Amino acid sequence: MSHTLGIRQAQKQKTRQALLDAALTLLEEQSLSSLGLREVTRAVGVAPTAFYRHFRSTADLGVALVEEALGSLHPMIRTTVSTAGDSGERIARAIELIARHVDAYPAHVRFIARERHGGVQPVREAIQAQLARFAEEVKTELAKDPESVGWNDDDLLMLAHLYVDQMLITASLFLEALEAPQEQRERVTQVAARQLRLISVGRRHWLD
Amino acid sequence: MSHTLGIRQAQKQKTRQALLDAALTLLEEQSLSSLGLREVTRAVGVAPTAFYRHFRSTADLGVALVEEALGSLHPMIRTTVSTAGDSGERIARAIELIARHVDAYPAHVRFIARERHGGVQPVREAIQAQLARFAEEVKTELAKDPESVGWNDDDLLMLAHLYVDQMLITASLFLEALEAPQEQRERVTQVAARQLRLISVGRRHWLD
DNA sequence: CCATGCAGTTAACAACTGTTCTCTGGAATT
DNA sequence: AATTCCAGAGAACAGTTGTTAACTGCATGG
Repeated sequence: MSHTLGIRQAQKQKTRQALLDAALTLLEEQSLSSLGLREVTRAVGVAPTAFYRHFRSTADLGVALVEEALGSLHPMIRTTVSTAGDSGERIARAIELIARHVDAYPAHVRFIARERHGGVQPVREAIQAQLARFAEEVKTELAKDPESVGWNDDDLLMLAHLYVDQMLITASLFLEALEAPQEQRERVTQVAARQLRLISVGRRHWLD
Repeated sequence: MSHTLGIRQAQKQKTRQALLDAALTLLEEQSLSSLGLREVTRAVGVAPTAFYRHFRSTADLGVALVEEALGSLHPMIRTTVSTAGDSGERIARAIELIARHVDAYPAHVRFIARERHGGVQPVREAIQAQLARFAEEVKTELAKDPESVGWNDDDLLMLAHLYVDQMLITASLFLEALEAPQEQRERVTQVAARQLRLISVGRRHWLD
């Protein structure tokens, strides 16, 4: 199925990925709107002008980073929401999954949290679009749940948004606790669990 | 009580405020980490070197902006949480208050949302500190509520954080809808109201 | 096998940055 | 009235930025 790329295109994608990786590293300590194209090419070890072969601007690169950071996350979210088990187990599993993801891709998570409200419009819009997709997907998974009988579409969507936002908040807290002692990480876990539990209690009694 | 400042100190504070105002305007379309000190002084019409008379760096100015944006907000929050009335009324009033605040100080709100996870550490820390204060204050107000009997401190604090985060999310949504048609603003209002309602339902049945 | 295409290079540009040092005019202090 | 103080100005610094143009070498398709 996958057509093997020629030597040429392979090299190109390799430098492109190197640019993305270098940018992501640089963005751990600054915002996209202050990221210079020369800074990125210097980190890769390539001429400044080579940048233009891959991206029109750093904003363009930012949009590509959004795709890289969130694009592959959709299946994971779907399965997380729709896993079976009682409420407590599901909450624990979801939080565990977020914690693992932050551990595995801290720079990606930081980038999304930072640029969601950041100074570069196209990137903001790309993130909003992906998060809206997440909310829609969570909503369709929630709809399948027996607890959702009697719920109208608007309420399901608002609950989905609540979950998505809560997910991001939790991820951001784990990020801050990345280099902190294990104790603080567990505090984050427990607070997040209780917040999700409160939301699920509200959900259970919504139709009273 | 208030000692009238000399001509000298008055002029100084005036330029200082002009710098803060100019910076806030410039920050509507970029992040703090890309804000140049020359950019700010140029906008005010003052020599670049004058900047150093007031701030050590743009990061320092950012911290001052956090104080300006959030420092005066504490009394407002306290009274909002502790106002009487049934749950529905209180929710409506809180959201109305957020909407008015975003209308009155959009640049401040944008700045906080943007720099909360932004690329400048001291500013991030200043914001986190203020938000932690908010959470503590909300917690003590919640504790006075008759609905909170039987709640332990940890649970009250996690609920307070939930409210504070929800407040920021709502403010950010109003911000995006600032120049949008009235219809979208009302959608934001309704979604926010339902989310707060779900949380308060969860709160009511928490001890089951 | 040869001509084309194109990723990456080199060099140069005007404009911009933060920071230093020196200076000045007028308010504040004595 | 004489002196000190200090917010802001001015000029200069080395270094940075994005963008342009013309180039080189090598993989590619005819």
